[in-house]
Amino acid sequence: MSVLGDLKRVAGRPTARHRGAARRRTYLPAADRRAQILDVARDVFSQRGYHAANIADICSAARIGRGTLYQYFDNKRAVLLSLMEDVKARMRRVLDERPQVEEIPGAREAPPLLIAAFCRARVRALLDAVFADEQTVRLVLREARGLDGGVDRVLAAIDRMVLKAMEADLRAAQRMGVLRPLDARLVARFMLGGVEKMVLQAIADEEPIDLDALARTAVEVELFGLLVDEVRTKEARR
Amino acid sequence: MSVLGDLKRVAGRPTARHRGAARRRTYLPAADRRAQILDVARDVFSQRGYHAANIADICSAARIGRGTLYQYFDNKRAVLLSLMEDVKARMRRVLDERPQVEEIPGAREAPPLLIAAFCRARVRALLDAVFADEQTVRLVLREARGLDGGVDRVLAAIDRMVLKAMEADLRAAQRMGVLRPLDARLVARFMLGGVEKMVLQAIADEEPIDLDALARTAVEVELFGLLVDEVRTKEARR
DNA sequence: ACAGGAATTGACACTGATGTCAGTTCTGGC
DNA sequence: GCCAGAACTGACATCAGTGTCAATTCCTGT
Repeated sequence: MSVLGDLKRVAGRPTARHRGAARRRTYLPAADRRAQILDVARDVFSQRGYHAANIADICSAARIGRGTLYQYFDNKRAVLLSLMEDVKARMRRVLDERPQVEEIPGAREAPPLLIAAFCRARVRALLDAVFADEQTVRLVLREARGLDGGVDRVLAAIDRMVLKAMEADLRAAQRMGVLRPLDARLVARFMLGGVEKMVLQAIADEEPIDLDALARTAVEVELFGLLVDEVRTKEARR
Repeated sequence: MSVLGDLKRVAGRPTARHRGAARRRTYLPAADRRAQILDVARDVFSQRGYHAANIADICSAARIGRGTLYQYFDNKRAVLLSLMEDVKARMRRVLDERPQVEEIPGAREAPPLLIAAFCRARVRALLDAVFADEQTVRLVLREARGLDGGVDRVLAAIDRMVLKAMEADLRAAQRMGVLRPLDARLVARFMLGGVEKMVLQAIADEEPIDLDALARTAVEVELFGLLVDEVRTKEARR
């Protein structure tokens, strides 16, 4: 059996030397090929979904043999992981570059509308960073949960990173007496989850995504709440 | 080949008639067996995760042969689907039984604190319904996204069901002049996503879940916003 | 006690995807 | 023009999980 197998193997390998009309090979420097594969994989994943897509899909879309992909990535997970690391890096950059809460122009004398504008801008910055690569976002938000190995962990790391930043901002604003002293950790989660769901549901319902309306509504609720002013002041609060 | 296969098949089937110490069969009426399988599957899924768990895992945990499971379910997806349909039914019941917004005692003369209490109760009711079967919740929230076939659709259906109810409530309250006329659809998504994330992150970080604190914080933000009152009234809004 | 039906089983065949690798083709430097 | 090595390839072996089914065991009614 093994002998037979070996014989067939040695004999039969590259028989199809001069096949008619087979695709011609193309050669790329390693770095370029790697980048190309990532590009294509992004498309394939976001179209068919990570689970449904397999290595062969990516390779045929990239017009390369399956063996080629394995030269650059260990397996499908590694490809996804690489995509997600990019997202993470982009998020980190946005978070690192964000203006500190303490530097808000009028500090604690600022009128509410100015504060709202500041918050809107911040939410927009994050959303823009995320949507710079919309396909990966869809992927990440929709189905990259509950996967084996590192994928889950990178996802969780991104979440924690963003939450930590939001929490810090909230606490800073609380110290400045601008925001009420609610549990910053819970509130951060609430806010992030809210925005996430707005995006997600729009994607699910295949609506166009109006990032502006989204940021506006979120900030409006977060800062001012839903109650109309008359009802709100009907009786002393706190 | 096929002849040989058939021979081996006929000859070799139930050879191990009297094996030593093999597990004894147990017999159950169909309905009971089905229920038992669902019970066990719930555990297995929520422990190993849906992706990682396979049919064999469920069967060995249920102490039945793999063939048995196939008498009751077509495949792994069908098992999960059945679990999720249960969740959906439970959610529907809670939503259908919820008191209408119009019936809130003092109607639009109610003071804000009463309204807040009403909202908290509503959020708690939903959360309680969900957490009546915590294991499935974890499963659903964590990784049942982006699966093939009907799973995705049931998930989406649950989401849409809850969102629709929340949206209706919001609009009713807006008509009564209690809540500000923000985009009800967006706000509903924001609120649901916020609560979802609070739960999810707590699960991810393996914190104990304080449903009360969670509902309280969420409602506080939703209704009254984060701004402290002095800042809020610093300059006329709208 | 026996027949017939219900419940259970695990060996088998199958499938689809995976990762490997010997061999082929190109490219760039000399 | 030629060589070294980089890039590419697809046939192969393998594997894990799936679904099937003939055979077995139990249960129930007569």
